[in-house]
Amino acid sequence: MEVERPANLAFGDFATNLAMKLARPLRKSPLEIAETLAGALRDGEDRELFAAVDVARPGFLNLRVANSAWEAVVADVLAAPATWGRIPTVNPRKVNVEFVSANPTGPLTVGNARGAFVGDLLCRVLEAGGQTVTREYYFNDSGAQVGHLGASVAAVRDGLPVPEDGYKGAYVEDLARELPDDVWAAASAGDGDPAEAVGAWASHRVRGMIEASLARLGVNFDVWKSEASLHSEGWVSRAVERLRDAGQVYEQDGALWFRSTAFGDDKDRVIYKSDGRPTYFAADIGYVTEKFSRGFDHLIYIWGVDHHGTIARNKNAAQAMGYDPEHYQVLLIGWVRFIADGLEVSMSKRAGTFVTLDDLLDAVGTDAARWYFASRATHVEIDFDIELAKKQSAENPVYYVQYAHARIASIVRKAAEAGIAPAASIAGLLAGEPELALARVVAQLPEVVEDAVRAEETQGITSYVTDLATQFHAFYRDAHVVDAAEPERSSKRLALALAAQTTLRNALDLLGISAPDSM
RNA sequence: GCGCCUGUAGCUCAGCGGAUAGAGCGUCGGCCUCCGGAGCCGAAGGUCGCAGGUUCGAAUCCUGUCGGGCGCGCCA
Repeated sequence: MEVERPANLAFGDFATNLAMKLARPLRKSPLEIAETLAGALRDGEDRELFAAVDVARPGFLNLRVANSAWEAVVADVLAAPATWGRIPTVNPRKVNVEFVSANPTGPLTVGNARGAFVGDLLCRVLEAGGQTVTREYYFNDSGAQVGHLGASVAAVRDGLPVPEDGYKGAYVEDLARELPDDVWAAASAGDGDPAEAVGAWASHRVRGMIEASLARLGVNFDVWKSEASLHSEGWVSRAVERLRDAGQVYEQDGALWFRSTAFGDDKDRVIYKSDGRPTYFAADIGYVTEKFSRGFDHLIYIWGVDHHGTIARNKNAAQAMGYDPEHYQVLLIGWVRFIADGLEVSMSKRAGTFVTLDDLLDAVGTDAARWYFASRATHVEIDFDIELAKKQSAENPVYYVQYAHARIASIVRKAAEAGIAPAASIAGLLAGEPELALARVVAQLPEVVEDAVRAEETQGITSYVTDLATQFHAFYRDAHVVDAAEPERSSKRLALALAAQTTLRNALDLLGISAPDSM
């Protein structure tokens, strides 16, 4: 059975289908059951919470909340604005969320942007639900890709063409120019390939650029984990031993395999190749043991859909190593097709054809970009028309919401000038229709947050906050707040406006979006 | 071929078992002597890809089918 908010307010504030669900087991008509339930509520100890309890065909039980109950909620908001919207912790777990994790071989692209926003949004929502969250970035600064980057930078420095398998973006030229002479001299002097030393310098440099871009988004990672450390600190070999102890590895053709098929995978997976070198998967399983050793109850990975084929082997390995596979969770983010001039823009760092995350922020702004990704389901693919986004950024719904917030701030200023202070209680105010409509929406925030936490999605928050802004604008139109002739009513309306402002601010904060006092 | 995701208004997307299917943008028409017009009011626009099924009730669940995307390496 469910309690829900009916699409049509005429049916009430809440509705339940309980009677219809009970009809079959009780072998009674839904209407009959609903009447019984309605009677119990009308005479129950909480009866003063309801203004009306009605029964509707084919068996809905509709509840209308008493104005005094809404007024009490508004008073609660004003009494503790900072915590309004936080919900009781249902699942007090310690969660590790790994996202972005782009290797430091070039600046973050708009392709990485969605992962950055979605990951941060998820963390914020989990935190609102009382969970302890660690934001983690996994990178490899010692592999073949970094070697290619070093070779590319070294080639440019030497005035030679970039190698076939190198990186061709303009940033490579910047790196070659910025490469310090002493680093370059030391790299060239050795017997070996200068690419490695140059690559180490370059990837460190690139990582700094990445951190700066992420900071600009308001995304700050708690832990930066290098793939090399998983090997050097023995996590990979320990993981392999756990699998070996469980009897789930074997050697074949000179390689070491994980028996993933024993857990339903299509095929077994190689951990160590026949040349003795580890696969990417080897590092993955080492990382799982490393993460759980830090005391996390739950691991979340945010990956692009193109990695979905690797979920099974990792989950299976976690299970084989003795962890609960339910605590190894992958959230897939849908493909983003970036369109410019009607054509898809390729996002190749190698070819140097990509749009950077910084370009995106320059074009549309952080708040608009956050809103854009927050308002879409994470797993669906989306088309992002860059030209359209630029054109529409000025009309982005986020500004509509921020405008409502700024407008309230302006009213608050006006009220202060007129010597009106907000009332602690708004008793009686909701007899007015515009006031009641606003209060009803304000009171909804905790439910919206709870839904977001449960769904691990944020679209509900963006649509709620849009609705709240609309309700405020209607209130603004119909109920003049600052009125020297009606000081008592003014201070109550001001209190309600403040509650709406707090609600807007807290909801926007949940999305990492600013709530300006003027625009 | 197999697996996963997806198809809702002109465009971009919400809704994912309930009572007349929503928003933004776009289009058309109104509203500034009055707390910020980045606003408000109204109109046009949809057989929710298609066909079956389950249910008191389906855009929502199941099956099939058509279209789109992604993945099926001892790559990362």
